[in-house]
Amino acid sequence: MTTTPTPSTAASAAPAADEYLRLEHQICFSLHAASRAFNSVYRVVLKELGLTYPQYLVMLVLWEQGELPVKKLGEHLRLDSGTLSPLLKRLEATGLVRRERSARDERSVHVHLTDEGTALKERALLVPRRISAATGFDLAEITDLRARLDRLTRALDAAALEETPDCL
Amino acid sequence: MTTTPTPSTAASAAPAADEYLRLEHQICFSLHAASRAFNSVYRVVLKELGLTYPQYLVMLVLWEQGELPVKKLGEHLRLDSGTLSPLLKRLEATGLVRRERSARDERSVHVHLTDEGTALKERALLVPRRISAATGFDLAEITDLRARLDRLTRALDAAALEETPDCL
DNA sequence: GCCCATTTAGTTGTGCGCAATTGAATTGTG
DNA sequence: CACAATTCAATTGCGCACAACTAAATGGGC
Repeated sequence: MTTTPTPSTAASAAPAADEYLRLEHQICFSLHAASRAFNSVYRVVLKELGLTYPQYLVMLVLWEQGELPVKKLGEHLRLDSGTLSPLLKRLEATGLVRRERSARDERSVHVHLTDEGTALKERALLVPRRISAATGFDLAEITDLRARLDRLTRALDAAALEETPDCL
Repeated sequence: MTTTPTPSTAASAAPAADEYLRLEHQICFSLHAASRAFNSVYRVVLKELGLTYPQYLVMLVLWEQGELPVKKLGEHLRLDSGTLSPLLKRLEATGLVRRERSARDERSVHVHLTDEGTALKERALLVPRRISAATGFDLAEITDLRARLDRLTRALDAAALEETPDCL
């Protein structure tokens, strides 16, 4: 499979290539679909909290870590300021967080929870079981799936760094 | 679980709940991150073809199925006209597809490949191995992961239908 | 034949996600 | 101290995802 040099040439008799495209469709699409399905369930559940899914992720980090600068927040979530700035502005508008320029380093903006944001955690504590129930997966399956996805993410990230040059 | 009426009260001694929130963070975030990492690699690879990732998915369906109406396309990809209409308009602008109102039923619009769109398949045949290589997963692992994700998607879809009412 | 519910695309508005750019603050170096 | 490189947040622009809505065409019941 990895050693076949020229599967090209014959456009009339190359079922293997089409098969790859089909398989390809399956894997990339499966992940894409699962992500959106997850998102969809979260949307319903989080609506009661007045949060979108990415906003919920930000709140999770803040509940766990307390106050922290936008930069650190972005590292936790793998998001840049282009995504976080408007998102945080919306969270601030709803009164859940406050942003303040650091006095020590005026480049950085520290994000911290308001009383209202802290209080929201109590209601959020019920979210995990509802999501967990919706998946129909038990703890072991979730843990296993998570490990695979994390490994996949690491591999893809590593590949992305070397992918840019030539090939194809 | 469903019968515990008041888990509230003690905010001082509830480590289990925080643990759930932490676990929660892990699973939802893992999927989210994996999806974006995948997307990121596809973006690099597909750039040479002049396609975005969702546009690539549309082309995959067209290469496999041939001409079909927007509605059917949406069923294959689980996308609605709100997403597909502008996307198809862009694909048409780049000359890869053409949209034509059906004569039989003027409500529906049939999407079919141009010669250029058909020709692009040849170049796309190399995409799967590059992606596959980037994952570092072998065929068995990918197949297994895909099966789990599909099962997860089905469960989440089913849950979404019954989720709306009360709970919490 | 006529009305009404349904089907089908398209449009609008909101919110990510990310590349590219801007601008201010800081740090390092001479 | 001065100047260049770096860091950090914000902004702009584009495309996707989805809810809500509009508008046109179809088909069934009467």
